[in-house]
Amino acid sequence: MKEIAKKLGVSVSTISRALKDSPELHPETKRKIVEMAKEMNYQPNLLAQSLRISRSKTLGVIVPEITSHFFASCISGIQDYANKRGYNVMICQSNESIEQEKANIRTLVSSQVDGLLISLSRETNQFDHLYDLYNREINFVLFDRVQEDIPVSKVTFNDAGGAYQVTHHLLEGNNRRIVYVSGPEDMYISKKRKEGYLKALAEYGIEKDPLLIKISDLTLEDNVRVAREIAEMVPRPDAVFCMIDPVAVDVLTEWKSMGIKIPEDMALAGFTNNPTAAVVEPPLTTVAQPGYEMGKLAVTHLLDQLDGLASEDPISIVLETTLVPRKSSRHFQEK
Amino acid sequence: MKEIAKKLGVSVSTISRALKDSPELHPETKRKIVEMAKEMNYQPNLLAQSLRISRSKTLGVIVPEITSHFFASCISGIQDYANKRGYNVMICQSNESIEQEKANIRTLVSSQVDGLLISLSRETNQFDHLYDLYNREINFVLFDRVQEDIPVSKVTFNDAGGAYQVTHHLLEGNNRRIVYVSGPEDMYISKKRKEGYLKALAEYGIEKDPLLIKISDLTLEDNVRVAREIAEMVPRPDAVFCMIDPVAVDVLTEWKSMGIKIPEDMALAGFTNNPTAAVVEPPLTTVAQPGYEMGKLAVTHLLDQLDGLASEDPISIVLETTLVPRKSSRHFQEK
DNA sequence: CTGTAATGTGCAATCGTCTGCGTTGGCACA
DNA sequence: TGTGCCAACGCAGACGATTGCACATTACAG
Repeated sequence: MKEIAKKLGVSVSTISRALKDSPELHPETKRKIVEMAKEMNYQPNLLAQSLRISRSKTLGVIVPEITSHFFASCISGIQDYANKRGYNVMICQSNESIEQEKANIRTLVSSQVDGLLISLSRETNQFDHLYDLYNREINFVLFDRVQEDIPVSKVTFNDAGGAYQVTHHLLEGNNRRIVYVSGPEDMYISKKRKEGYLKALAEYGIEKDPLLIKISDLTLEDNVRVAREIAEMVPRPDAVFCMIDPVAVDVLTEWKSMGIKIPEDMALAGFTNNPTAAVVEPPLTTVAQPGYEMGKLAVTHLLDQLDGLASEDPISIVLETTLVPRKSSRHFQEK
Repeated sequence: MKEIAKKLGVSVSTISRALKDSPELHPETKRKIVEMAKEMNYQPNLLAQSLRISRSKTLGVIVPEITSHFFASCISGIQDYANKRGYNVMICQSNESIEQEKANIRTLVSSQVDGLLISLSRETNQFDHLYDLYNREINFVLFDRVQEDIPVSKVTFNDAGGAYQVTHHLLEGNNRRIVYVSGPEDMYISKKRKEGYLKALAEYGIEKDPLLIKISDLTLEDNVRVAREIAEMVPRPDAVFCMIDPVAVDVLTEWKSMGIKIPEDMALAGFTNNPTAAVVEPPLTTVAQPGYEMGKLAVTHLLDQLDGLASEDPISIVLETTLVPRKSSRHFQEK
């Protein structure tokens, strides 16, 4: 702007007004300035603008890991809808570490983001950093991996509902002894999906059997361990429902190498509908979670809050999931 | 800072110096200020800092799509190594559109990023926007999908080498009529991988046969079309090498539904080593490209340039790929 | 020919942080 | 008492864009 001003012999204020199309400027001056600006390829310094108005038009996003297809979809939705409303997005990954999560929050806040979208790390079982944000009146929305008690808006899936659907589906296939492979117990989705699993069992008059609930730390090794333990159970279970697809894929791979046939020997189901679920052999029954949609809703609500379009009161948006029945559960026991 | 200054009855400059640990301050004053800053949970405004020093300590990244596992890995590497050196990262996706790519560049430049890491969209066949960056002396590095003529640093895979490896592997399996399924012809990787494919054929004294080079626009429909065309060729080819895994997976799925056996009827290979490649049935032979590593190298070089640790002259870093032989190519023709 | 309004521009302050230079006060020494 | 020096801190300007207010110029009415 300074350079344009010097070249045209006017003040910087005039330049600013011309580019803002202020009505109190001489049309001729305005024309010259706009022309010159284009010629010199002037691009406003967003930093300076943000500093002045104390709004950066930037949102911060924290996800456990970008390489997960589900979170990548969320990010994609967030990006698209943030851009549509003139916002930029800074993305961080916590790598499933609470310390990294805290560090991410610090840098994003320092960067003056106008709001945050957070999906909690696997490790996060203590929430001071979130309450801290809340007390400092920094806008944020939790999605997918949320903490229920914090009075902020949340976007989740009906995880219990999805787990109910898939368990119900397995029960209809005449499976009775159904294993639930859970992730770490304090994860939100571990709990919710267990709820749905148990509810479906209850409806069929099946009592909860603690032996049929397995816990994996979600690493490949632990998934394999669980797969073997299940295979060696006597009597062998009829079906297995894994909390997330990657676990189911690891189980499937291990079973295949052990010579166990799916779905003939045991039925199998996952959750999330990762791209891999469709292409493994046999294709994996799972529950679809529209990640892009989740990102879209989360960011839209956050922006509505920022722009005063939504009420201040936190809301909870619950997305429905869809059962995707595939061959891995096409297994009708005759009893 | 202003609030701290008021509470302690000193000037803002003193606060600034205390927090910068300036030696010309009374230790006692310094102690008090640091204490108070911690108590009030002071966090510096990075916008203001950036404005002052005209460096935002932020990098911009543009990838065709975040949901691709390969690009997600790159981003992950970029993130990790940028953070290690005190930089933040703003990520954009071009959605394979040149217009979106240009728009992304504009906003990132306006946001005063210190440098850019760009992987070109599928559509990008004209490069004014890149030359423009170059002329404005904005630092950027191209990775994976690059344009060769621009005098900036690039990080690529030895795409020709990888294609050579996989084609050679197929030839060793005694396949002779090998189809190459390419993406759009002006894509960098389409060309490079074709080079490697042809080189391997040449070494075996096989002449280039235009009929054996198929072009897909990489959509599911077009991949299916290509799969069918190949299946109906007379005589049927021995093997197919697809430019990227997703194409190979689509071909595989289509062939399976047509009753074609892999690798018995035809061998198949892809490129990239996507997670899906390992779990399809049969597992897909492919070429591994370490995306995380690529991101790491690209960002490290960019930061070295920015910090004056690397010479100004553009360099080209070429990463080697690794053949991942799997069952889909385990096919030894007896002729 | 003067007063007044309308029109078009410039000045200066602001956002939060940083830093060169100047100021203040205290002390030692001549 | 005067001079010089040093430690400790404040002032002011800068980064770039914006905007209320003041100012200058002109036109026009009285």
